[in-house]
Amino acid sequence: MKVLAEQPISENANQELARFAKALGHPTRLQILQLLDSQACCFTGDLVEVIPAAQSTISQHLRELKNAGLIQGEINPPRVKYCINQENWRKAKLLFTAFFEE
Amino acid sequence: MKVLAEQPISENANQELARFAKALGHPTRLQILQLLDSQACCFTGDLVEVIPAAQSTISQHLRELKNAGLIQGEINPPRVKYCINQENWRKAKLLFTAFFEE
DNA sequence: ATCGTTTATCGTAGTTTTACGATGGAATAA
DNA sequence: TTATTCCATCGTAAAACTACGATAAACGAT
Repeated sequence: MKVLAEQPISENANQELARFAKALGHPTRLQILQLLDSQACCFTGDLVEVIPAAQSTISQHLRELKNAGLIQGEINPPRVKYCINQENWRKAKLLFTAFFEE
Repeated sequence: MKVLAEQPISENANQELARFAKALGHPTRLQILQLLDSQACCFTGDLVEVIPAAQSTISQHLRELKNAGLIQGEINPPRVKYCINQENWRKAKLLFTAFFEE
């Protein structure tokens, strides 16, 4: 009898690490993460004031970071507050650390 | 009198980190780096045997890793031996570590 | 000089990324 | 209701990425 879950629950570690790395592969996204992590800015508008790019561009970068699982947003009308996704942040840190220490 | 090097010797840390991260942003390139770092493979041909992609594709990935400074190749006719660029590897590790610990 | 091996590069096609202005949607305030 | 604010998404254009087969370049061997 065949066992379920022939494809693992968590994707291949390399794929996951690549996904995180790709999300980190743009200076603006690094800056966003730094700002969020420092708690200096959490609302989109704050980021728009600090980062030299159009509001729509920053929103796009936020979406990519969200798709990669590195951040999460909570609605706080009429604003949206973004925060680091601590669980995945930790996971990314572990993956990068393991990668560089292998 | 103007001081030379108005643009810093080393580029902005975020730009450099983004460049490294972007290079790491593909599973095949991660695999190449792992293979090189484990010393299991050093010649392009060895990589081609292990990695499921065309020779030209792998060569392209090697070039990107080289452009990012993460690897270097030395000619060993008729082959080319690739190795981790230890200096930049260390630099990347430091940048990533600093990034995740800020 | 010719051949075979190894690897880089070219040419190409499809996909993805990046950036911007413009528009739309949600929620509060008036 | 209407206006305002905040943010996401749409539409679009340029650039970059990804992959492949085909070709070229470098070099040793014959």
